[in-house]
Amino acid sequence: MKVKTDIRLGDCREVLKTLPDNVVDLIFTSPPYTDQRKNTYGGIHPDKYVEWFLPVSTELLRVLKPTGTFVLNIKEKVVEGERSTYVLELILEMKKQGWLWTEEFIWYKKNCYPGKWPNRFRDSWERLLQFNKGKKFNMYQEEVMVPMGDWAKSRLKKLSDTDKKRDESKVGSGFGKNISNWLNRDRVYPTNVLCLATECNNKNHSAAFPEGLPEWFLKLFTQSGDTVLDPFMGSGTTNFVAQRMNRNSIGIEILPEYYNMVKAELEPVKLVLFE
Amino acid sequence: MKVKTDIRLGDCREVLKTLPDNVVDLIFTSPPYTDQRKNTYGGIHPDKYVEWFLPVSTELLRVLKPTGTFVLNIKEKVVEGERSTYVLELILEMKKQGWLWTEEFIWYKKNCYPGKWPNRFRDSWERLLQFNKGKKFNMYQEEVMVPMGDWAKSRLKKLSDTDKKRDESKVGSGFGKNISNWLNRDRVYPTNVLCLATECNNKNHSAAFPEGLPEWFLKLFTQSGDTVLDPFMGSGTTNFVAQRMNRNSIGIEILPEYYNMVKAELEPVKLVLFE
DNA sequence: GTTCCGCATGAATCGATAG
DNA sequence: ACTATCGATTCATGCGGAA
Repeated sequence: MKVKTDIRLGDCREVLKTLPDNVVDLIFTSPPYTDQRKNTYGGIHPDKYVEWFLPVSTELLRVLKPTGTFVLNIKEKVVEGERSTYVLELILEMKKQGWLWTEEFIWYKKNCYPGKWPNRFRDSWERLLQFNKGKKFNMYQEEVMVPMGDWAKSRLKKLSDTDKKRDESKVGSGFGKNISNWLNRDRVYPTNVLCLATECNNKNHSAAFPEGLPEWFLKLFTQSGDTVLDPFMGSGTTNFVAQRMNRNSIGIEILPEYYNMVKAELEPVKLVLFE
Repeated sequence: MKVKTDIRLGDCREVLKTLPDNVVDLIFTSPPYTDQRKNTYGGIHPDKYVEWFLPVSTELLRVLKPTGTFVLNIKEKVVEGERSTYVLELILEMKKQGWLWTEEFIWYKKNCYPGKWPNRFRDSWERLLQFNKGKKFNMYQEEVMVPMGDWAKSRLKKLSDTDKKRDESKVGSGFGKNISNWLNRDRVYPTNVLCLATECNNKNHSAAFPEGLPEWFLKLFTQSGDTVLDPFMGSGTTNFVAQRMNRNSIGIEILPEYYNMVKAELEPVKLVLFE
C-alpha cells in the first residue's frame, strides 16, 4: 500500500483554506503554547490566545469528516503564580463554533521538567482534548487494548516500546493478524489516562511529544488509508508516525527550517519504497 | 494534644454563615456532582450547577484564612455524549469572586470501575482544583516527599537493588549515619499527579474518595492544630483523617442520615480520649 | 552481546537583577 | 512601577562508553 505524505510550508490559517471540505479523518496537533517557542513562532500572549486560535479551529471544523476526530494537545501556563484560563475559554468558544467536546484525556508525563518552587510542584500532565463534529464518529477501540494484570503494571514503562516492536514485526513479517489475535486474549480496554514519557534526546531535534502519543490516537481513530492532519507540524512526529502506520497525512508548518528538515527526512523513505 | 471535631447538620449555604471570617486553614471537599445524590441537594442540573455553587464559594472565601487553601475535588459529567462545561465555567466565575486558581492536580484512579462504551473509555481521573486567596499561602512540601522514582511502583526493583547494596555496605562499615543521608537524598518532591486507588469500601457506606486523598492535602497545606473544613461532609472521610492527624475540623452535612452516622463514629474516639 | 554507570537535557517556574 | 533577561532548582530518560 502506498500512502501520501503531503507537507506544506506556510501559515495554517492560510493553507487550510486550500483544503476541500470533509476530507480528514483525524486531526492531531499540538499548537505552540503561549509565549513558548518565542524565537520560532510569534509567542502568543495568553490574553490573545483564544482569539488567535479560533480562526484555525473554524477551518479544522470544515476540513474534518463528519465521522472524524480532532485531538488537541495543550496545557496552560502559569502566569504570576496562577494557572491561565485560556484553555478553558478556548473549549467554551469552540463549542460555540459547533464543536462537541467529547472527552478530555490526560497525558501523564513521568519525566516532566525538574524544578522546585515554594508554591507548586512539577507539572507532569497535559491535556488531550477530544473534539468531534457529531455524536457518531469512528473509534476502533480494540486497536489500543493493553495487557492486563500485575504483569502489565510492572512493565508499564515498556508498554510503548512493546507496541512499537509489535508494529514493526507486523509490517516486517506479515504475521500481524495472528499475533494480534493471540495477544487479544489477555488484553483489556485502556482508560482516559495515558502514561508516556517524553522523548528527550532521540535525534538532533527534539519533538514536542513522543511518537507513542500520535500513534495511540491514530490506532484509535483511524484505519489504514485514512487521512491525518497536523496543522502545526513542527518536527513532523505526527506525519512520520502516520507514514509508518500506512495513513495518508498532511502537515503544515510555518517555519522553513522545520519544513525543510521534515522534507529531507521524508525523501529517503520514499526512495526505499520505490526500490 | 486535643483536637476539636465539629460536626454540624444543615445546608452549608446557611451553616457557613455562622462561621467567623478567616478561621480555616484548609477546605477540602467533594461536592455532590450533578444529578448525583438526588435526594440531598436536589440533584443539581448541569445548567444550574455554577449558579448553585457560587453562594457556597463566596462563604468559603470569607471563612478561609489569607494563608489558607481550598481544594475542590470535582469531575464533569458526560451528558448526551459530551463532557459538560460547568467545571470550566465554575473556575472562571470563582476567579471573578476573587479566588486565585493556583493549580490543577490530577487524581489518577488506577483501579476505576470496569466498563466499556461504544464511544469512550473508562474515566480514571478527577480534578483537584487548588484555589487560594493570595499568592502567599502555607505549603509544607517536605511532608509529602515520595521515594525516588514513580509514586508507588515501577521503580521497586531498582530501589530494592540499591537498598541491598546500601545495606551490605552499612553492615560492613558500620556507618549508621549514612542511612539518613541516603534517605533524604532518595526522597523527591512529588508532581501534580496523584496516583491513588479508590478504596473498596471498608465500611457500610461508600466514601467519595479514599482517605489517602485528604491525607495528602492535609499534610501539604496544614500543620498540627490547624483547622480543616469540609462543607459537604458526606461520610466524613475528611474529618476522620483530620482527627487522626491532629487537626481540628468542621464538617457540614445536610442529610441527617450521614450526620448521625458520622456523629456515632466520632463518639467512641472522644470516649477513649477522656478515659 | 549483556549490564551498568555517568552524563546531558527537556512545551518549567520563581525570584532577583537589570534596563 | 513595569517589563525583560538570567541563574538556580531538579529528576526521569536514553544514549554512549566501559566492564
